[in-house]
Amino acid sequence: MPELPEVETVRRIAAPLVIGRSITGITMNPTFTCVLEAPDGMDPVSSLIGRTIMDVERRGKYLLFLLGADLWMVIHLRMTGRLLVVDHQASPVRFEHLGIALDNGKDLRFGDQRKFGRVRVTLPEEVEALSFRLGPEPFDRQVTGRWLHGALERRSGKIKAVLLDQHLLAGLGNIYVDEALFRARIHPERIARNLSLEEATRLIGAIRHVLRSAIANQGTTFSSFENPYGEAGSNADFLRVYGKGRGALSCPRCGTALEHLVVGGRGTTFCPRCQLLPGQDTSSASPA
DNA sequence: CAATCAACCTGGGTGC
DNA sequence: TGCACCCAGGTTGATT
Repeated sequence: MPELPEVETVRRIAAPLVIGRSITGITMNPTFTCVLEAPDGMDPVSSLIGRTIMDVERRGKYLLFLLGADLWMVIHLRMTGRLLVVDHQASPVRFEHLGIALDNGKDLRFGDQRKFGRVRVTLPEEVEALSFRLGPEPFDRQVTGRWLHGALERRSGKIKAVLLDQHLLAGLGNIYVDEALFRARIHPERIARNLSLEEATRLIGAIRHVLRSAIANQGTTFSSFENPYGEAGSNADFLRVYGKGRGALSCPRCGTALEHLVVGGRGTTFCPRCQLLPGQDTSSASPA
């Protein structure tokens, strides 16, 4: 599931391969006609042809290709999208929807098993609006424990659901929310506004830690994620709770059996001992 | 305004 | 071995 670290991995690898290259052709798989979008009245294919890729940026889980002063291409991988860089002669990648031929004999290929991903050719004001409605990047200087504590003040939902809301903070998904809450020892069903300043500070530190580690490991490949070379990321080997709550696996910190819940409509794994809910009996939480 | 939840998809896994 | 489910989740949009 591409979250911030996976999208950043794609950006870092793709950028040097495509920046400065011009788009010479577009191929679309007729089976998947809905993937390439543009504003009303704009033809996405003719808008792309001849454009030079000036930069590749990331905002939250969105990849932003700058195509001159007045045009962008925005890609969202959603759950199973992949963006690969291959030779122009290479056969279609698995579930290929779209191919973008470049003037150096390489192609950018977009593939998506589940048709949720999107490629949108768009105008600068639309990209500004997109960025405006997203929360800040977790690594922004303004994002401190005090900032998070203030941002959570008006939120009465569960902390896990609030962290999945891209309007609050951009880039977190199910994997890294579970990992960060575990690291910060905060129960996923805690009411957001009840977190103390100390807890919010711990949480933002944990978020940054899990994201930084995952980027260093080139992302988590749980099922389908691949970088633009078609390689898996290694971060799945370092996950401490995500995906481990259904097999009677134990907490890597205290050995208690991990538990599985649905929070915010998403599968959630946590340690019931390390991540206590206030009001729960804490007398059994003696050191392991 | 904020919270909740269904809908969108389909390969892979499970249970019988 | 076959088959009918069920599950995974990022985002949007409807509803409360």
